[in-house]
Amino acid sequence: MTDRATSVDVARAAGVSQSTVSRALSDDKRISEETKKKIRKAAERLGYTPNEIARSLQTNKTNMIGLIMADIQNPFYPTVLEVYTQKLHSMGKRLLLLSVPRGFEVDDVLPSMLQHQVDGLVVTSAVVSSKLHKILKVHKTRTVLLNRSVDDFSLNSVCCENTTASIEVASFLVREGHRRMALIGGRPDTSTHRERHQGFQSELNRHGLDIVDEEYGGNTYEGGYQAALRLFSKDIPPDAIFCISDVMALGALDALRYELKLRVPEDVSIVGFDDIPAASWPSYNLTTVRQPVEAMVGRSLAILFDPEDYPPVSIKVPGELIIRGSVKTGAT
Amino acid sequence: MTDRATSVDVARAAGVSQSTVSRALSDDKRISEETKKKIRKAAERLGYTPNEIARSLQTNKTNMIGLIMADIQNPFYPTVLEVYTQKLHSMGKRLLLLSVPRGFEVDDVLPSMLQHQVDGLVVTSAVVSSKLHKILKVHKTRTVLLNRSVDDFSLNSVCCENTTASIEVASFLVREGHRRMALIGGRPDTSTHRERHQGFQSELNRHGLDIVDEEYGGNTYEGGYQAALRLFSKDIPPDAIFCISDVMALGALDALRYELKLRVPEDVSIVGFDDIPAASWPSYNLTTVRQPVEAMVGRSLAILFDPEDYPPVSIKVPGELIIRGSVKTGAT
DNA sequence: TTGAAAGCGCTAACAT
DNA sequence: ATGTTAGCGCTTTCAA
Repeated sequence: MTDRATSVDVARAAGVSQSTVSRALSDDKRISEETKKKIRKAAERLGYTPNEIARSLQTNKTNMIGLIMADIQNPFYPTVLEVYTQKLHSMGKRLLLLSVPRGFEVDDVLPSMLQHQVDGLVVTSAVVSSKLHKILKVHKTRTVLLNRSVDDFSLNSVCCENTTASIEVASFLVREGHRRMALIGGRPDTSTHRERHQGFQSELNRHGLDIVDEEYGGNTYEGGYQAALRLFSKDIPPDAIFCISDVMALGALDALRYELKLRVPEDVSIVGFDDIPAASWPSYNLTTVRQPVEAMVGRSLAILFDPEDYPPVSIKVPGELIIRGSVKTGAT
Repeated sequence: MTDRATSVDVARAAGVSQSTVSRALSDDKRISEETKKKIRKAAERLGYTPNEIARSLQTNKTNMIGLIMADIQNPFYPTVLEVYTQKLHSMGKRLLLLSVPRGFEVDDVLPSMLQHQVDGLVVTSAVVSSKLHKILKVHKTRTVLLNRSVDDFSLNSVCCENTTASIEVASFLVREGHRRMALIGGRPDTSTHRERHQGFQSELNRHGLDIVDEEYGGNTYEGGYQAALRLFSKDIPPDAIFCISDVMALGALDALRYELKLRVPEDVSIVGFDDIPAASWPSYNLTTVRQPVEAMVGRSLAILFDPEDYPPVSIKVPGELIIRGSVKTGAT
């Protein structure tokens, strides 16, 4: 096997010019069917495939979009990833994936992505630092945050309607007779956390209640487990826990059942957020808020590729409260 | 914001030639410190970043490796993905990710990856068709299969020592007094399935036993759930089930406990394969074989990047039986 | 120690 | 309907 064939090789083999090859293979209307056929045959015979890199250099488009994912171990993200790769593939585009190692920030890995000249960039579940902000401003790469937003609307973002959904959770818990609500947050410095916290709290307030206790679990199973333990090491335990993400809810649930020997939902109610696959497994049967992944991913790609020159937009897609068995009902 | 700065802009700004800029920024020893400093300053001021695409075209190296993943929803893969992105990032390389949509085969998405001129290719958990084989032969892109192998050694592969590990599982079950062993497979047409099946069976045979029943679960939770149900719809149920992957084991476990009201391990023992995070959660507490992801990924990258001109190799990395609570012990 | 110039494999404007 | 030519932004001889 010698070197990869180029369009020049095909041209030679077909007895035409190189530009004719280029046109024929992109199905230019001006090339006769006859020549096209000849060229296609030659290309096939030589195993020729266009070199995307050369094409990119010329067209200034790589057909790659970058995805920076900070929290790949959260079971919520495989679905996100799959939806992205598939939607992109059907658009003839590819996904350049970067995950942010523990202990690093997005800013640390971003430059390498930008050098590859991605046509667009999606940043998900990351803390948006001011440095990140700056880098993104200098490079003109179109960017959208998924599952994060920034207060000043300086960056495109697509999120679930966190506030509304959390209000619904609070309202549901109150309606079902809960009074001592605790919250297990992820990271206090993320917009998702702030919005879910705020929505939850405001609705409790409306009912003359408040969040009685609060812990952080870093959006991991283990973190949720430990946070639940801490919640119950205090004087008066909560009668319901709102976990800002499903993984933490699973950890909390297991801590309560297996370590503290409490029953869910008889002794404590738990609500999650995301609706990851495990939430519906009978071992957990978790009441939670479903994030509309398809829609969110779709909107984010629309922002990146739509011709209109969007000013930064902040899109909120409604979530859906999925009632399963982890909340005690009927009490009053 | 005008267009992105190029090395020509930097050259002009620093009052040197473009080639000097190129050399200075790659820290060529022949350029004086003085000039380097001047150039670096200019580059910084203009927000210049080298264009990887142009560089790739010239050097014939993209610093991207492609990963084709057929089964991204299997909880085993997020870890694989994370290990890849991080190892690659520390090598100054990037990951181009493609997932294979349901109903498609690897061959359908492969060409798009090859056009992007990836420096190497990892294909994981895929059925290796003869068409795939052919494509890979024509393009000289170095390829390695992860978690799959081919019988004729025509493709590099890195796998867990499936046979040995499955022998150990069988031996363990027999030792603990089980006699009626069933198996829940993934897909019969994969090497992983064949190896695990074969190892398990051969060891049972050595003890005068055999696999009493067999079902397939397609490596999904739901598939494992249904497969377990099928296993128990027959006359004489098994007293132990070896599930070829953890997700299926979780599904099987839930089916047994919640649908059939059986106790695990008192009534039935279950063993999985992979050691996904959920396997260690107290709700499942699954005895399983741990796949050494770090090592496997490391070996696969070594094959892609090592200077030696490997002939196709088939590397087997040992797994480790992790004994938890899903197997009844002590009986004889 | 630096500069000039060629060329990687394409696309696209400009001939014809 | 097809060919010629000029780049895209780099790296890398070859000269000086």
